[in-house]
Amino acid sequence: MKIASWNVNSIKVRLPHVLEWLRLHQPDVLCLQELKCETSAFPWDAVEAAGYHACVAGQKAYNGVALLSKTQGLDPVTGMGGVADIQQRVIAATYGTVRVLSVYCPNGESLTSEKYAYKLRWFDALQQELRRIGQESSRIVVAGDFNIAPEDRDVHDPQAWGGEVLCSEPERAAFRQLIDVGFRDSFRLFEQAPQCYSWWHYRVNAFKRNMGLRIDHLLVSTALVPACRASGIDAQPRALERPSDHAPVWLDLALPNSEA
DNA sequence: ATGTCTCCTAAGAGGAGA
Repeated sequence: MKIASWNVNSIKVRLPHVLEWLRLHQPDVLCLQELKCETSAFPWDAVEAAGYHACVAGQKAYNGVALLSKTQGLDPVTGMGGVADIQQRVIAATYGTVRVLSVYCPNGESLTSEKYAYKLRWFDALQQELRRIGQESSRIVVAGDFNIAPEDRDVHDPQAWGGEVLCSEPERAAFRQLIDVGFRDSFRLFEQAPQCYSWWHYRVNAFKRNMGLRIDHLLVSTALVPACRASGIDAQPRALERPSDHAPVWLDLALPNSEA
């Protein structure tokens, strides 16, 4: 069972890239973030023609998350239980025995911004949500754009980024608190090449110079760790014309998608 | 290096967000 995650920065603009990536890699589940379109404007027909079902939580202009899948997701839920948020940042559904969440965590803007305080509060809410879901299921994948580089080795220039938003210690502590609920960063379960990143700024030729951060992650609950077979980042789509600023990240689980 | 991309409003560019 292959699960992937990709912040597409507008599904309307990136639809050709997404369809091509589905065709090439045939993931069982693809978690999308930053759709930047209303649910009604989601390209349902094109996704269906590609052989995929979709659970979508969109909104006008910003945010928006989705789950594309070969089999229909069960028990879809939007948002975090009980927490009102007009920003569409979370959608969950069940595939086989695995509960999958697609999350678009707040960016934070800068350490002095009100958006940074919102980001930290939002991660508290996510932690509570994962504890709650963990009581219902032991097999969970949380996939998405976390907007946090967990460690210095996830940053091309740790000195330049030291203490900056996406790398600050309070954000890293929030990430570790998610891990402490009972998850692992699936990327780090396996040997990885150095300087693997999932996001590169559009400016300053950042991708060509590999000036990136690893801020997109697939967290797996501890019960799923033995099933993890491989993980990685596919930087190829970042080299296309009109790319998203993020690359897809993926995880291969030794589970048939049909397993009940 | 206030650089790049995508959205919005609103009828032009400029602001928000990343």
